[in-house]
Amino acid sequence: MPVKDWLPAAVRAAAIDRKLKSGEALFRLGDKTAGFCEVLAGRVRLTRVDRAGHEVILYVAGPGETLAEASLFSPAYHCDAIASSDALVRIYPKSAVLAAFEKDRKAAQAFTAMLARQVMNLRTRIEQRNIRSARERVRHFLALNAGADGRTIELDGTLKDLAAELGLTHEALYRTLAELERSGEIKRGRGKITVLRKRKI
Amino acid sequence: MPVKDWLPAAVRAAAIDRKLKSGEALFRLGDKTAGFCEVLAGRVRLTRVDRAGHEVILYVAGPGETLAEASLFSPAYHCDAIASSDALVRIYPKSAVLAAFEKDRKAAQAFTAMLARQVMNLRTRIEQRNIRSARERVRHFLALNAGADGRTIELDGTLKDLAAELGLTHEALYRTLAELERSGEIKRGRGKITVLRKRKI
DNA sequence: CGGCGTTTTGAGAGAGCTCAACATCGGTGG
DNA sequence: CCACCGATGTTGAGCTCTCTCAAAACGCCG
Repeated sequence: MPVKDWLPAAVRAAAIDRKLKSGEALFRLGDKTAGFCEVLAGRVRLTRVDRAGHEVILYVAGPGETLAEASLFSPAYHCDAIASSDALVRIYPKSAVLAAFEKDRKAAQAFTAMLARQVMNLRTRIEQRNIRSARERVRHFLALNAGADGRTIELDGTLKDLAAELGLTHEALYRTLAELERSGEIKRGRGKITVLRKRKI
Repeated sequence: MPVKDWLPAAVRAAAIDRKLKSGEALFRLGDKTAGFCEVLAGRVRLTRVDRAGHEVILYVAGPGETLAEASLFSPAYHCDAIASSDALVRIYPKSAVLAAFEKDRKAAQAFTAMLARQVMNLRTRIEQRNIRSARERVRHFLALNAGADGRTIELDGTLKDLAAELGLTHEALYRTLAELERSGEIKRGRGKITVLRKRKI
């Protein structure tokens, strides 16, 4: 769900871009909240540091993903945000966002609806992670991401990216796809997968 | 995050309780949306059915959890909701909820803030599932759920429940906790765990 | 006491991870 | 045009780890 689709143009116009070197902090726990962010390039990790000084990872945001939406409703950040690689982020100032929501009820509702959809998607992804078997996990993904015809799945990124999204090593994913293709269950094309026939459990 | 904390009393007063037999549908894909639900007892699963007629599970909601928040912004449900056991659900009528949000800006904001926090929590849980090792996953949980002293973790349910939340079999969790205790890293008490010393990864 | 669910521990097997080598593709520069 | 390079894609072999199945101890409650 691209930011474009749910954030008013007025707010987007007020955005500030910021470049981060790998290891540089976007914000730290306790900092006054500036707004929420969209990662344009690179990776930014949200972390907390435990008593022993170890970093505990909460979330890793990649290109196109947003972070710190909850900061809109909090005076201070609740974790650290550190660039895991050189990164480019776009900051949507809290004041501009809240002002827009105050003025335009539709905009506020679009934001809420986006969050509700995101909750739904995240729950589904967790459900997917409950599936142990690589084959079943891939089938789950294929069933949920089939296009209009119910048989064709368009792949956006690389298979490596998909492996990460599925929580598998890329080797395991390659092997599983190869198996499914050998057994005649799927057919692979450039950037897409076609489901030919369904399994017998 | 109990419903009580973010839903106005006026809306809660308009709620309708409904009993479901195991296997009974709360709603079906395409049904006109009635509102969002809270599961009071039992389990309700959200599913879709793929081309081959197989049920694909999106989410399983247990007691205290809510579902179909996104239905507030959609004219029809996008999946099926089926009771996996005898269940009791509370339905918050869409009209009452939206009316309350329309009238009371604070209520709408509380709802949005709750969703933003939930997104945060779900992302963290997914991050946890990315950890393969049972030991590291348990450590991650302990680090994130430590109380004010940073060393004591209160356990709400049984260890079996915790195992399910962590995505481990209960045997694996028992063994891991036993190992951690043997090695002196943690100490277990009735319904709580105390972290004694940390380990270097 | 007897029954039920949780907690524990054991042994074994399977599945995915790790490490490693190699193929393939796309872009770059000589 | 071709050699080179890096990232993606692919396959192989071994191993660790968790899951599965099994059995028993423990705790709670009627």
